[in-house]
Formats: sequence, C-alpha cells, structure tokens
Amino acid sequence: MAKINVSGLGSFIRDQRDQAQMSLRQLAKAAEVSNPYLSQVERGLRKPSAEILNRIAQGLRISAETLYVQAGFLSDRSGDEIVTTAIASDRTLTERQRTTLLQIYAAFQAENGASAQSNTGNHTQENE
Amino acid sequence: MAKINVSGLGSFIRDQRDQAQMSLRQLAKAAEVSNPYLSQVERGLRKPSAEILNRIAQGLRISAETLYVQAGFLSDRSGDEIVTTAIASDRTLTERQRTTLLQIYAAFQAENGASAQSNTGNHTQENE
DNA sequence: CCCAAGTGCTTGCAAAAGCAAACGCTAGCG
DNA sequence: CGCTAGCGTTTGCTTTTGCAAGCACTTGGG
Repeated sequence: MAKINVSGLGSFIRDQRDQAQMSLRQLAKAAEVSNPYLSQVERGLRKPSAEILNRIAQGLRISAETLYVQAGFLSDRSGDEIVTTAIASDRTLTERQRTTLLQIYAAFQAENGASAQSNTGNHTQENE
Repeated sequence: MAKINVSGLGSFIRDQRDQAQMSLRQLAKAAEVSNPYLSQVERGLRKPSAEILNRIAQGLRISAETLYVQAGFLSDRSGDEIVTTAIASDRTLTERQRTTLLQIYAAFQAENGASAQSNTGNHTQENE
C-alpha cells in the first residue's frame, strides 16, 4: 500500500500529452524537466518526485490532483464520481446544460457496460 | 514557481505530529519511514518524494491533499478546468467518448459566452 | 549509582532521481 | 543525394534521496 502506480501514471501522462498534441520535448520544456527523464517517466522506468510531478501537471495544464490520483495517491473518489460532481458543480453551465451533459455521460457509461449509476452529483468526500 | 515550501512543510508535519502526541519514531514507524530521515524532513533539510509524502500523510491520519497544499502543490483550479480534466482522465470512457463530451462541454461554454474564465464565485470547492 | 528505555540528531553509504550529450530514426527540402 | 529539423530513446554522470548504525541527552526504576 501507498505504492504508487508508476506505469499507470506514465501512460496516463503520455495519453494526456498526446491528447494535447504536444511532443515529448514540448512538454519537457513546458514542465522544465529534461526530455530524457520525461521519456523514462512516461514509460514507467522512473518514479518522479513530488516536485517533478507537479511541474508535469502544470506543463499539461491539468490539475496536480488528477496526476496524484493516477499515481495512486488521493484514491478517494472513483473516476465517474469526479466527473459527475465536477459537472454538477460547474456554475458556468446552466442547469439544463448540466443535466444534458450528465445524461450523455451516463449514456456513455451504460454503453460501455461500466458501473455507471451516476447520481446527480452530491457526494460526501470522506477521506480514509 | 512549482517550488515547494520545504521548511514550511516540515514544520507543518512536526506541528501535526505534536498535536497528535506522537513521538518522531512513532510517526516514522507508522509512516514506514526511517526516523532519521523524518527528522530531516521536519527540519526542512530534505524534500521528500511524492511517495514518502503520502506515507507521512497516512501516518498522521490526515488527508494527503492537506499535505500537498502545505507543500505548495495543489494550488487552485478554476471551474472549467475541473470538468475538462475530470473528463479527460476518466478511464471508463473511450477516447472518442471523451472527445465528444469535451466538445459538447466546449460548445456549452461558447454558447454561454463564458468560454475560458471562471465566473464570480464559482469555486464550489468540494473538499473540506 | 547504574542501567534500561525513551527522546531527537549526526554520520557514512547504497540506491535512485534527474540531467547533458549523445544516438538512431523519419520527414521534408535544396 | 546531402542537409536540416523533428521525434523518442539510450548512455554515462552528478546530485539527492532514504536508510542502518550509532551518538548525546533525559527520565525512571531497582
């Protein structure tokens, strides 16, 4: 326990980088990390320090919390919980838009056969 | 930037430990960290890795999130950032589904004319 | 008095992090 | 063809992490 999922974290970073259409060197520069080291991190050969992890998150423009969840820390909420609560609490959307988005999300979940009993968004964040 | 506040983090840990009435060695054992190293961390002489930080949090029975905030990670996120990263990192969806959802979300944002910035007080930060 | 048991701190040392400088590869362009 | 620019990866190397062993100090019994 407290063991960090290095390979999972690595592929997640690479996935995010691909989705952001960044090259490895671009992200490395944005995150102020050397590109060889980033390469190794993405392939799960190294487990980055907290500081490096944070810089990578900044370089990817994603929240550090997301990375920590992937790393195996902060295992509080399951993925779909994060999405539904995030949508439900987004005040830049109208209620109708939130409902629509949540329905689509639920439909995707059902489509995948995943466990997708998405409630409308409240949850009790209990840390354990 | 992205610089972690080592001494602040250290004194915070020691503070928490004192408050919990634990000796240094007790916490070291609970966190599965060597006591000399914990001593150095508390005095700000070392900056612990992400994994060690997490174990210390567990040993202290406090949320890792709290420690990360103290360490200078986990700054803040605006509302739309929460949603997009939550969707983007949801592994229960296919990539196509994620893209679709993100596009719909972006469309909603554009529709509202609030594409990129957070509104007045929409920090419905759900952690305690 | 003496010794066991507690506290935190210092000291080498093995292991891992993290980087600069290279490598091999592919795609364009003269 | 040769040259340049991009990609990700491999290779030594320095620096730092993190630990086992031991130090100095205080407290409490027998």
